[in-house]
Amino acid sequence: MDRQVGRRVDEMRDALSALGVNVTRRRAKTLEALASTDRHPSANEIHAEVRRWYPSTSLATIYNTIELLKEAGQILELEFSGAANRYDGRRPDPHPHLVCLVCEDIDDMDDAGDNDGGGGLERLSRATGYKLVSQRTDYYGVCPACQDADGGAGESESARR
Amino acid sequence: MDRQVGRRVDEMRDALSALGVNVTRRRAKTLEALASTDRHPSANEIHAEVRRWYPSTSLATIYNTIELLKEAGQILELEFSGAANRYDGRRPDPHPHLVCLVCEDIDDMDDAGDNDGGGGLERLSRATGYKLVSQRTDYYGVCPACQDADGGAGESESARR
DNA sequence: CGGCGTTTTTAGAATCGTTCTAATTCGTTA
DNA sequence: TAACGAATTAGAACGATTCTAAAAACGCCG
Repeated sequence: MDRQVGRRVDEMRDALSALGVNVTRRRAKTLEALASTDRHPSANEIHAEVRRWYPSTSLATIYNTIELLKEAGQILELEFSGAANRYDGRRPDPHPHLVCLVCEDIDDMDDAGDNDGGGGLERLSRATGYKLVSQRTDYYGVCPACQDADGGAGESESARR
Repeated sequence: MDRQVGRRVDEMRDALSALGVNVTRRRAKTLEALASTDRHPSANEIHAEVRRWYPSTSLATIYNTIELLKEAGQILELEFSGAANRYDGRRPDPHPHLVCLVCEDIDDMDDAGDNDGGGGLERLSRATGYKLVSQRTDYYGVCPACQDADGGAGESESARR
């Protein structure tokens, strides 16, 4: 577990402790699974990872931990209706994503500055009358890898939406 | 059915015809239900509306029509995982929305210019390597009405997310 | 009008991600 | 070790959406 990941896990751990819940071994592994990838895993994928260490872990425990992380503001949930939700445990603040419609990979989009992170919501709250607390921006398309695979023999399966 | 609505229904109707499908009476009512509100109805709500005229209409027919409209590029689908998807039949091009976390109302956000409508996707495609085709921007918060109701006796039910 | 192939519609089953429930296990503290 | 609260489990329940097979409606041609 590299330095970056360790630091992020500690942040999450502290935030959970502040909530008054125990950071059990399963929960710690869940944090680690979240902090150590930029693939924006689904609950199932996190489950699979945690199971490698604690095989009896139930999916409900993963959802439970995700819920706690949401309460602690330590995870970003990307909702989809036709497919599983995806999670970003590295950058819990709203930021734009690139979603591949073919392979369903999700990339963070490097945004110049923080795409509305702070001041924007305040300003828009005044402008709209809403009391805004969060934001979501996604871009949908075909990722470079799937563009390359395209037309070739070995097209990938998966994906609709 | 006022002028605006009629025109929009005709657009949708033409787009469906161009697809080679018949615009049956149920489908026409579905178009009308979509064109005549800015409330971003769910499939269920559209169903309820169409049923007022054709009581035997099944929910599957609504989804079927929505699917055709998607193929025709004539409807904007807002996906949610913990709640029903919502539809915008008035402005099928991507544009930002304001989502109330309390009452689940959705408002169009008037954006100065078209929030990335055309050139933006092209530019971002070049910048990211993705072949981008669509985009989504939502803002989450509490709408003015729910702010007013807040603290008073008559708080509304509903809503999580 | 009558028949015929195609399209649309229907009711209900199936699917799948997520949430709930009740029972069990775990960890601590006494 | 006993007892308590927190965490976890397996499986049921839920809800939105999709699928399926059968029935109905439609369009067209004679």
